[in-house]
Amino acid sequence: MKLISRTEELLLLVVCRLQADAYGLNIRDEVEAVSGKRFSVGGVYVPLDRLVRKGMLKTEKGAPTAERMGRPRKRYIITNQGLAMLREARAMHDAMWTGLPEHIATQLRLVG
Amino acid sequence: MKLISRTEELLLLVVCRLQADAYGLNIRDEVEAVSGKRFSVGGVYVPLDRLVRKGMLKTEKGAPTAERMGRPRKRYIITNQGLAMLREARAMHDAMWTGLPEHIATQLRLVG
DNA sequence: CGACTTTCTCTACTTAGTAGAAAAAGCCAA
DNA sequence: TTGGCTTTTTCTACTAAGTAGAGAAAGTCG
Repeated sequence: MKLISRTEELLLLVVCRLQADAYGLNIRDEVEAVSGKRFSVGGVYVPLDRLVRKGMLKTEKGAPTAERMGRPRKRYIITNQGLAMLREARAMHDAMWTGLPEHIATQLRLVG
Repeated sequence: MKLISRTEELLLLVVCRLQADAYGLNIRDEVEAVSGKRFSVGGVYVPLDRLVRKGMLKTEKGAPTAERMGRPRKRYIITNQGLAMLREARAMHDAMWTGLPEHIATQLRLVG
């Protein structure tokens, strides 16, 4: 069994979350908003493109109707394989976290 | 924000789970039982010792009373810092997975 | 002591994560 | 149409993490 990395899981979820707005720099900002994790400007594209190479994401050119300055955006879209991988990651998480000894579970309870 | 890797999270949780039996090869087997992930014989020790270096785990010599053959065991024990890191990992996971668009959430629902 | 058992250490290799500089691709003004 | 400004992506060199397997260590038992 090969597990997806946490960075990859996070990116996949953020792409889902942003839907039509899921392009590089926006993903970078949303990742930070959701998790506090920061990427450098170009830094997001490395794992993002790895996910494309692995078939978890696909890309499409940004909407041509946009009247914006600057280089056109590249939109990332999750594939069925990506969704499947997320389901698997979640199942793994659940398996890891269930059945812990009671006194440990107590200590792990989230404190407000 | 620096996120713990999934491998490290898994190992930390398995150490918790095994309590007094948390030594290398046993951890390796339990990891496989819980997650399906396989390490090579010596393979577990690399991330395990990294966790020690980072202060998330500590070790102690296996119980001296044991009447077993072979090299003595090295028991791994989670530290308070390790527990804190697990709480953080869990909080991050929850943040990542909440607030997804409804149609995505539907597709991510675990199927039996 | 020597053979056997069990567990750990070492290390070379592959893959993933990170940062920042530079290139691309568009708009707008002159 | 050229040059400058803006926005976004690409490139690449570096550090950290994951993986496999051979071999060393430290015991027991005859």
